[in-house]
Amino acid sequence: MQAELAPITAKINSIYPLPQAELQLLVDSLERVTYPKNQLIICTTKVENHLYFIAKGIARAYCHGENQQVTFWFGQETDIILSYHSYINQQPGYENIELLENGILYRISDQALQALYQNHINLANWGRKFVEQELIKTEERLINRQFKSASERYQELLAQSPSLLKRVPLKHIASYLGVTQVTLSRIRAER
Amino acid sequence: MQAELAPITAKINSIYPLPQAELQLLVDSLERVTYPKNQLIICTTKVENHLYFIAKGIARAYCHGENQQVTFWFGQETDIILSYHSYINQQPGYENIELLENGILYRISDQALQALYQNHINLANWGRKFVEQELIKTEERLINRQFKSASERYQELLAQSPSLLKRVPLKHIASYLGVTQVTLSRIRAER
DNA sequence: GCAATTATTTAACATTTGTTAAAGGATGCC
DNA sequence: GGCATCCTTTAACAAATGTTAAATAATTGC
Repeated sequence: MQAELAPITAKINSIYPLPQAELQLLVDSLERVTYPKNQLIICTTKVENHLYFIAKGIARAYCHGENQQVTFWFGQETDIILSYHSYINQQPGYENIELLENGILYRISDQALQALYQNHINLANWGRKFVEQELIKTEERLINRQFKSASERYQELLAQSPSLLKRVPLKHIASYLGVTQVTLSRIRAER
Repeated sequence: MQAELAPITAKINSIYPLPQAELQLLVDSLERVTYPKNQLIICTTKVENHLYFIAKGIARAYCHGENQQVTFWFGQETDIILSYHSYINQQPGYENIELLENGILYRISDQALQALYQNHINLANWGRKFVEQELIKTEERLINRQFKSASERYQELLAQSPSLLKRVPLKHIASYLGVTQVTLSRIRAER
């Protein structure tokens, strides 16, 4: 279904423009899969060996603590789902990634992806560029935790990703912002 | 001075093993530079166009807020100094990186590095792998801020990088851990 | 070696955030 | 449509951390 893939290929090219041939290699390796809401895409108990593009749906990554879950990532349409820890170390990771809505995903196996990286320099550089962008985003969030109050972080998220607030339960948003749900409720009650 | 470079080449290979020829290309591109303590290696006002390996010394990356500095990274021997934001976006970044001791660095210009990435697939994959590892470390720190108390984070840092505590003023450590210096003093006074 | 600066600790108090519990809303399932 | 479940808010109190300021300790520059 080409229409579904168009936003994803556009996203791929926006990360790092690929020659048509190499873009095609990547796209041809994609397999369409659908999962219901609440499906665990990646879990801590096994090595995950796919990278997923989200064509439709919303996902969250979280860790399990003693008596809490920490949500540290959200992905929406055209975002990439990847358990870095599991994928990079080839060991079961610390994170779970679940769908919060019924989803349509396109995936490529780690084996196929690695083969592309090993044999096509533009794809290798695409992979590098993708991770670089993820790193910047993560670093900015880490820094923001220190610079900005929980209230400011909420207002920013609201401004940057209003759709997220509409699609995701507030308890996950609270965790993502690094506060408890009670604190988030207080923030939302301000003014 | 080959002895100085040995730990750095070992580190390079530990990130992603490189064929001798490509390792040599990278090493041959390195230029030895020395800077005194307190030298700003990377600053927010200009685009930085080098990647540095630390042969000797210790560095910290920080951002400027209204009335505070936030330290978010430390690098020691064999670590790589890179302003992701500046380097990736080719715009002045948000971070300053300074030496906390007199330092010996080996650097490669961004131009040369990009040329290596464009022409040598193993170097492109090396660059990808390096960023992946940085991403995992950053992600873990973000998650730990939520899972663990300031005291636990301090104890962990003490266990993982005892040398850091000896070489770096506590005010920077406090900032790195995400607390004020007063709080860190309290933590250290426990027991 | 001394003065000046910088780093660290301590104290008192203010503020923020967490914890627990309960109540009210919303949603989904049959 | 109604029951059960989950989500969200609110309240009261506890704990952690921030703020300000002062005292001490360590370091640096001359």
